[in-house]
Amino acid sequence: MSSPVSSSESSSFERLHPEVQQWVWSQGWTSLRDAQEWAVPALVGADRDVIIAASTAAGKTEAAFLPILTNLLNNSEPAGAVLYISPLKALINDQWDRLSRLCERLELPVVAWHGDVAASKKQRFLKSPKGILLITPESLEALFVNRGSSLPEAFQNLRYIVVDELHAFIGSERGKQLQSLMQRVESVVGRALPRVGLSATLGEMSLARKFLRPARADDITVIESKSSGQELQVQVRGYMEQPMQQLVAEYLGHASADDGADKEDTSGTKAAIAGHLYKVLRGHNNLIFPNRRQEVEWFADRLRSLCENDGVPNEFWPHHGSLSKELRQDAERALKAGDPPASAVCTTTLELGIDIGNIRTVAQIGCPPSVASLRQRLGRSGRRPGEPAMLRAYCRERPLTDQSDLSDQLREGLVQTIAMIRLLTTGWFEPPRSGGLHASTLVQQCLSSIAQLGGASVVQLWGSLIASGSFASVTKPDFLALLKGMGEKELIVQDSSGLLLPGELGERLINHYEFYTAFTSDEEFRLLLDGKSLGSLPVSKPLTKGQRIIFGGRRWQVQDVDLEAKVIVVTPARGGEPPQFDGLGAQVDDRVRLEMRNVLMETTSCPFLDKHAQALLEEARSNFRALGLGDAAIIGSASVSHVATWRGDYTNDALALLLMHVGIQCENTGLFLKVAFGGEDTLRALRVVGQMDISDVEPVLENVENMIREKWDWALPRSLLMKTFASSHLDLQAAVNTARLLSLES
DNA sequence: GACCTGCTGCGGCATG
Repeated sequence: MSSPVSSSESSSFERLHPEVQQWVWSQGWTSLRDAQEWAVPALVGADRDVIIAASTAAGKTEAAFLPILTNLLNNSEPAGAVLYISPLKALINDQWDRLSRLCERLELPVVAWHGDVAASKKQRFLKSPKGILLITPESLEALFVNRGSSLPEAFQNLRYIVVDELHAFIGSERGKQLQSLMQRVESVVGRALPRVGLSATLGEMSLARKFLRPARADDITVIESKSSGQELQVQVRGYMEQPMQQLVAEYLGHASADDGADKEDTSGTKAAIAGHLYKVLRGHNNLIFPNRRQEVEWFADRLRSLCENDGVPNEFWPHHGSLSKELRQDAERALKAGDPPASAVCTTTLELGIDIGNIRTVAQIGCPPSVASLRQRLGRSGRRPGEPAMLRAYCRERPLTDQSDLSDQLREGLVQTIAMIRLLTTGWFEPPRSGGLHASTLVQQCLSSIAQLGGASVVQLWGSLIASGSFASVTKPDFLALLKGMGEKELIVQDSSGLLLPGELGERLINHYEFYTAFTSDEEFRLLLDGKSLGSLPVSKPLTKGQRIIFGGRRWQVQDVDLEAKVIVVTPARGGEPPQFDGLGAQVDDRVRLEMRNVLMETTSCPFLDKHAQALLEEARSNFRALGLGDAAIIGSASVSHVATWRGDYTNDALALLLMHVGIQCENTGLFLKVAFGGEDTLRALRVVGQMDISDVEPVLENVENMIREKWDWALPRSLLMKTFASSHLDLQAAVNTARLLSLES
């Protein structure tokens, strides 16, 4: 038999099990891809941890599973099993299809296990725990809680743990949960299991290593596929909103903030953008990202009616997290089929790995949330060889008045978009914030471990959760304070022998299915003005009394924060017009802000802008010079100053807190710190902050009212809450360094 | 005023 893949060319192919080789032949593959080639020697012996980083089209799944299945077939007594963990149910369903076809002839079962899978199918794996188990972190958590005593049997023949879309876990409380679960699986089987991470988007490999195996990150074998060097075509288009007076008039017409965003104020510009999308996108498969669900709905509706008006079949489908599964699947099916042409108007739901076919253009309306996200979105486009990835970005700006905010004067949205695209083309994207403590998830893991084992001692919990490396930065006093706090809140009780058991509240929470997720939806605060509700607001910035916030297109001052009732009492604040650009609520990285300064300082034109965008950029640059921002970091009057740090939000948020700590009223508005003092006082305060010792976060965070972010934060002792908050949301050291630099330069 | 992800066990009833 002559084979398309010959053993003389590939020693890796030769090492695959004959049945696996048969499958490769049956696919008609002429060779193994580079990642697949390298993965065989790394994985076939099941003796080390491996990260496979390769673009979506490079066959990562096969790279991992061809050698893994070879190992299972070569050593079939006792029959081995693989634990595959995925962040998405949809991805599990996709992979189940692929792996089932691969495993058909190998007589290895492939079992999908997530919330939509029937209990009877799950039983199949428990009765005969072999083959591949595809599972979510939450379902794995549920196994620990509900079947703790049967896990040693179910897991005893595990040979590998595979984590798909590794990047999606790094830096979040869900990622912490996953790390802890992997550790607990190994603890159940009594030995380390090879961990295999798969991803397309891993920037700094050291972070991915540290995530996959915190205690032995340096021993991990990394397989990085050569990038395709794909061509990128970009156009940024600028659009001008209607004059400001109309907005003000309309605002006064209806003061309630939560009914407003889609009135006539911006729809003229939006209609122009929709018209352009319709013209250039129809006839192909595309993805359109307007950043917000509400906007997704608006554009999907507008594009559909444009089709109807022209008497042509609709090609535009909405897709976001609030839509039913059925509606989302309609959009996914239309994209996958690709004929007739179909485009999705979507949120981040279509960023991750599920297979949606070949995409021609990615349209970004408004600023992308991050370079990493933009990169992920573009990874969906131009995936056929020789086809470029195409990005069309649409930026809206407002006419300037003498009341305009600095953000508008500097065309923040446009400039940030340009900066992000430039960084993207250099290959840079934001590293995940992997240093978060996520003490919230430690509370969950304590309760889960207690449920799994039917009670656990303090020493046991310390060993399996903290000494094991999952929550390595938690100190002994912190851990004891955490357990004490959990006792006070009736989450746990201690019996006479010292064993920790679920308390009354703990029992109730553990036995509800909500327990299995480590994350929760954003806490929303209601804004009250004179006892009347202005609407509700998910609060992502640290909040102190007296601080100013923007809501519903107006400025407010915080008078009181009630954490229990989730209410913020406000009064109107004076000041100019609030800016157009709201930064999406995403945290901007230091590097992006520095690049924004570069964009503003340069004088050469930018090749990928249309003429309107180019004119807006020229305007921003001339305002930048007129404001003196080329030379000075602090501008303003005797009573108000603006500090341009050109740093990201983790740094700026921290610097704002430090300035307030030394008595300077201050807020982080994104591009600037707005300070309620003149330049001289501000400079003096920066000098003080530049000399601060921030090794103890407690004094600095003393007055922050809203540090509760993650699911179990409410159960933490205040000192640990401060540490966990600072670790995930602030860059205090960078703030001190920035203050020192600014005070030296000025 | 970003966005997204995920979820058990068991009783009761109908059906083959």
